[in-house]
Amino acid sequence: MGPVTGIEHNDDGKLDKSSSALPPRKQIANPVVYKLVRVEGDGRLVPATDDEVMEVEGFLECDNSEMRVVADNGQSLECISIERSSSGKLRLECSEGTAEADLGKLNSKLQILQKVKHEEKLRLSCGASQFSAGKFPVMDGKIQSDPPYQEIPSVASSLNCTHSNQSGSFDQCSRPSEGAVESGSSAPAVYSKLKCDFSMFEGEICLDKLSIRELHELFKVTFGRETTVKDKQWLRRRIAMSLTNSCDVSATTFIVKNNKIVRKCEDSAENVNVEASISMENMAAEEDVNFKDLSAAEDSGFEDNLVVSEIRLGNHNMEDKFGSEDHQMEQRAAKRIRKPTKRYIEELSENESREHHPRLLGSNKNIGIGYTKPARNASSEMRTSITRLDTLGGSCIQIPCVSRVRRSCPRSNMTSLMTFLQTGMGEAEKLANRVLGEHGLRGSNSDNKSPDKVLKLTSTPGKFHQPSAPEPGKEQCPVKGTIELQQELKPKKIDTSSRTSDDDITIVPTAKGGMRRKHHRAWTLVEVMKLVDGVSQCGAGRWSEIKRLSFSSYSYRTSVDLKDKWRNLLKASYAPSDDGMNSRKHGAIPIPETILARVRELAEMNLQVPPNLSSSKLTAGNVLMDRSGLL
DNA sequence: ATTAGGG
DNA sequence: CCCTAAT
Repeated sequence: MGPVTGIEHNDDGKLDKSSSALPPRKQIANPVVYKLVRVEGDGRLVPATDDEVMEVEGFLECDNSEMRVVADNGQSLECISIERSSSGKLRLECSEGTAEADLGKLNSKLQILQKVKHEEKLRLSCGASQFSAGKFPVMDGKIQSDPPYQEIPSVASSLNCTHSNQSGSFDQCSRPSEGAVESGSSAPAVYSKLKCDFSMFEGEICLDKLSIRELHELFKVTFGRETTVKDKQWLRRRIAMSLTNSCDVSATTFIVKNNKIVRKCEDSAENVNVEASISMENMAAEEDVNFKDLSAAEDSGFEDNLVVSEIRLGNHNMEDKFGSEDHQMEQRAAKRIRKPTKRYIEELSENESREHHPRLLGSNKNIGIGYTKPARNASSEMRTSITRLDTLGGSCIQIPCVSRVRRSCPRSNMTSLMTFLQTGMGEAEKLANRVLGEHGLRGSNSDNKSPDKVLKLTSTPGKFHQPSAPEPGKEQCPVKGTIELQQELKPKKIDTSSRTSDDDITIVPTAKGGMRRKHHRAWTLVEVMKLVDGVSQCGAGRWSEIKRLSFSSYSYRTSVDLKDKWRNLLKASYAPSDDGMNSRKHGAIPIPETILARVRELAEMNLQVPPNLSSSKLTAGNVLMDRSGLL
């Protein structure tokens, strides 16, 4: 059946879909990676933000019966054409409920698709505007040209698949086990194929006419593995089952979490969220589910076909540092790690709260998907992230955790965040905001509150100069000069010790029942010295300035932090310097007397010349004196 | 947005 | 450190 096999039209290599035809063994399973993208004003594709994903999700949920998601133009085309040829009528029926598309519709769709196909790059085709809710401005294949609706979440849940050009890299797709197979279904592509090839009636799939070989192929596409079984009956059953299951899924709604689409079993007794990751990496099982979902979506007869072709990496203005390969990797990674946005969290919470506890929280906050700098988000944000299974509220959930090399502030809280997200959405939101805000602060981009899906990832150049240490989080290593390092080492191991605790972020309950994150980052001697210096130069109270001057490199020290630290220093300096030992508090950084002395002096000085901040000269003079005296 | 203070 | 009030 030549039908479905390989869709090569996308010659550009990036080929989206490919799932195609009988790929060699395991490969087949995962050659496809779905990616959510949105169409930019100029027609570019940029990674969809979580928000956008949410939008899509909304569609899925709301306009379930109206939308049809097609994995890929090629596919859909294939599918459609096939459909026509075979049955003349597209039948999408599932055991429960059927969605029948008439030829007319199909034809129009086909046209659109074809058009899209030609355009190749872009490609979002929202089929017809069937959005009953009207909430979504629909545009036909040409969305890009429709400015009016542009800003709207013209995100399509584009399911586009990337061919796994990197052979081997996709082994993960290999089939997990039989069990998974049972419930899982095949990739959309496959599904389409199946659909095309076989007509289903009343939930029954007629595979009878197929030859054993065909069955084998079908099996392969369906389950992603080959089979040696010669028993046609068995094969048929097996395949049919899979297909049927797929149909069942359609009844459910989707939840997009992170980069995953999760099927929510609304009222199913099993409060288990089946999740499917859009990009399958190593989760074969997930993959299954995912496909299932997708296919289900298709089944449910989504009117709109959102077709998007792979985004070309080249289009993004990425940092030079990333090679194209890396880039791809990044992208892939990105998919898995995308963090939840505020809105995402909100909605999620809402939805979830209505149901059961099971919550899936994205571990990453979505930072950056900027329309302007699309690529970035993937690369800069994504780190290795994995999900771990946790039990929350009695349910099994997957908590994505980010195992970043650098355990510094920003993202570290996510885990905890999720943990308590469960408590209440109000809190959650708050926290989310906080997190985002913090991140923004540290990272210099604070778009947290931006409801719009435009999150800029623009990291301030100044802050992240060092690629290796993207974040000062580690402990100012990046900017720290050698001198500083020396100093640091000399004084005490502080730095080291502090680093140990660098990621110590704890969540403490607040009176209101809310949670807040407490991020503790021990002050290093160097920092203290800098602070003192800064104070001596700018005067106490001018923290923002000191921050600018002396701590520009330490993104995590805010002016408030400086202030607090100074306060503490003052306290310390006045307090009886313990038994000759400057060191106070065990773990705390022992502040050398010299520094305390300086602090004291500065303090006194400040007292004498209180808020005279006006006289910068004076201050300067004092400073000089002060310093000279001290030094 | 910064500061100052309280917790 | 975080939070909030006051600028």
